[in-house]
Amino acid sequence: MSSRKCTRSVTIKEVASQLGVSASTISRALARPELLSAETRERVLEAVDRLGYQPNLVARDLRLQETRLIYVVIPTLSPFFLEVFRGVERGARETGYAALVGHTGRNVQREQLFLDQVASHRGDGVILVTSSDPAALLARRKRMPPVVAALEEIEGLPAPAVRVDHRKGAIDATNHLLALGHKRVAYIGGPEKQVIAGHRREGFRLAMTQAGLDPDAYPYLAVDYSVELGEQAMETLLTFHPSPTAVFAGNDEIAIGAIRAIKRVGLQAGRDISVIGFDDQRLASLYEPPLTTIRVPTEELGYRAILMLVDQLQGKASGEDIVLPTSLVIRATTGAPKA
Amino acid sequence: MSSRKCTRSVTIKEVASQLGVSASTISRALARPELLSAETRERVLEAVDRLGYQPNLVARDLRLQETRLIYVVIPTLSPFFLEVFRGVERGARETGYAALVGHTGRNVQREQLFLDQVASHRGDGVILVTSSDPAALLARRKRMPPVVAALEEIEGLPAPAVRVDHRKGAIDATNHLLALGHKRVAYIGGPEKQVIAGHRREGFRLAMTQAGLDPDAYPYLAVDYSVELGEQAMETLLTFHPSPTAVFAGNDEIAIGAIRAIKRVGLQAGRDISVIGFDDQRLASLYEPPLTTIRVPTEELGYRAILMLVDQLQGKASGEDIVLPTSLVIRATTGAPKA
DNA sequence: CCCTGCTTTGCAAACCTTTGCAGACAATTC
DNA sequence: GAATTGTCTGCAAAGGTTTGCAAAGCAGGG
Repeated sequence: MSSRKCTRSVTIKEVASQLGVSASTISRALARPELLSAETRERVLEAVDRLGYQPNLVARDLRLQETRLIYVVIPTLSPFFLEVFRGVERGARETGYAALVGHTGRNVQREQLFLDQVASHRGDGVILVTSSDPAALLARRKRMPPVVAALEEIEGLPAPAVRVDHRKGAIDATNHLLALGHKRVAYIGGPEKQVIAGHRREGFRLAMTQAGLDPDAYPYLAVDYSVELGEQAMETLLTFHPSPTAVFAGNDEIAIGAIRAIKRVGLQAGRDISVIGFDDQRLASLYEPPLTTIRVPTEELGYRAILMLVDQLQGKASGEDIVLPTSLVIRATTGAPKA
Repeated sequence: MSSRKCTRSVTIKEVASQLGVSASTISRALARPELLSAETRERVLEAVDRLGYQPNLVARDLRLQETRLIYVVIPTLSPFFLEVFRGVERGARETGYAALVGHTGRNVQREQLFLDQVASHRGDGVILVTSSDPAALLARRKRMPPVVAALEEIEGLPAPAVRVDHRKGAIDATNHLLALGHKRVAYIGGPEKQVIAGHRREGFRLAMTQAGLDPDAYPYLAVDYSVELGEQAMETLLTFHPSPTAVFAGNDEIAIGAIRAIKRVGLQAGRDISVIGFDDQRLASLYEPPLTTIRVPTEELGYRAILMLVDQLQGKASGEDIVLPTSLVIRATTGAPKA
């Protein structure tokens, strides 16, 4: 197993002394080859190849004060955020950066950890996809690395955002249900403290009030974004008399949970009770029945976020937020209420 | 917007000169506080806090030749790999490392990119979750960073693996179908060149042959791991006469695609045609009907992988592969063939 | 033959830490 | 009072690059 052992990597000095030139020459052969005579260049490149020399990136980072590395910090490893990341990656490739994912599990300490990493120059910038606790993020922090918020602005954080108008999306969703003729509409929301969840709820309340309906006819159930919890919440709602004829769920996973609960009591989503989700995750179109939802342009969100971050890194930041449009995707889980 | 500007971060020297002590003292106050007198320690820590000093990690990495950072390289940002990553993260936390995700999209160049990053000391080690092209990975490479393979050993790579026995899992799956009485069984496989897909297919063929059945009664359809492609493959199989009474799919997503195709022609999975998947992804239990499948202990896989990697980094590598067991999870999509 | 300017290369500083070694000083012991 | 021990702090080197500046070598023009 001796081949398994990791040989110490060869340094620029070793290559240099092998050839009897200085380290600068090696460095230039790789970075600015046009500065060298054709002959030296040849010799150096040959030796580099032969010895398998790879510059020590840590040393280079230290010297150049730049890594061309972007951290993408996400709360959950869910398909939803992966879509966002896909967009980031595309933009990163185009601009010569590499992107790495940091996962926080909605834990502020871990969020801090990744910000620290970048503040300490292990990366050039951060794309922060929702913060669980913006206040805590800012509190103990003297120096802020370059940050762009994706999906939602982060309150109090002096960072530009690429986001969607969650409030408007929620209004559209609610209006869709109202237009179908529903009067008894309930909302199952995302985690109570989350900014996004807040905005979505606001939209719901606004649309209901505007239509002359009471947004608080049913209790406000705030659950985490999961199928299981959505299912439980819907069970609760079904115990009411009269029970709602339509439900607006804080995201697609909650919506699917709700549909499961509806199925379990022998009813059918879309016919007996309408359900609308949010995000248009992959799951939404795959599910049976396919879910009516509000589409969020996740991939685009990530793409625009990294472009904005790179602009900022290169000093041409506009500082303006970008707001992308959401759209209503009507599938099979919404319909007119039963007479 | 002046607050948005990124102030240059404060260095150890600046703190030192502020206090009229040497840089060493600052460094020690943070790393080995017991070496300092109580008074100096106090003063230093106060100043560190006041100035918001954070050590430059790049400089430290260079000095210590260690980052305590692990790269987890995965081919696809699918929920499946995220499960693996979850395990890695748990192990990382326990051992004082941090884990970052690198995503390759099955692109060998990007795989190289991340290996290079670690070979160049931006990370201490790599957990490689399947490689699309192991040969290419080794070809131009003089120095290999510490690597542990997860999910499947990587052919030719001198790295230990934490894996499952895909062949045995496939045998179990096939035998389950055979035990139910099926004779006309088809296999829809994963990407042709993938090692894992190969092993699973092998298992299928072995079990069929052992039962005296022809594994090639239906053509071998190799498709990428996606619902859409699984659906297409199943459509093809349904054109055969007689068509198969049971299908073993290379993974859960393909299986769900197959079920969709079955539904579309008015049949019911489990009653008319049996379908079994592989992996036991979250989707499998959530789907309607819930999917019979082979469970792969994904989270555990990641957990054991990082522990093994950390052992290796600390020089107590055993070099032995770890093989975790798979198990058959019977849900609703398999049953006896119709008379 | 000298001066100028160009090409090619090397020197050395800088990036920011950490740590072995040694020095300074105080306290203890004989 | 001298020697010894121990505690605390500073000096300087090392880690591997990149790059501004300067020097060397050479050609060409006067």
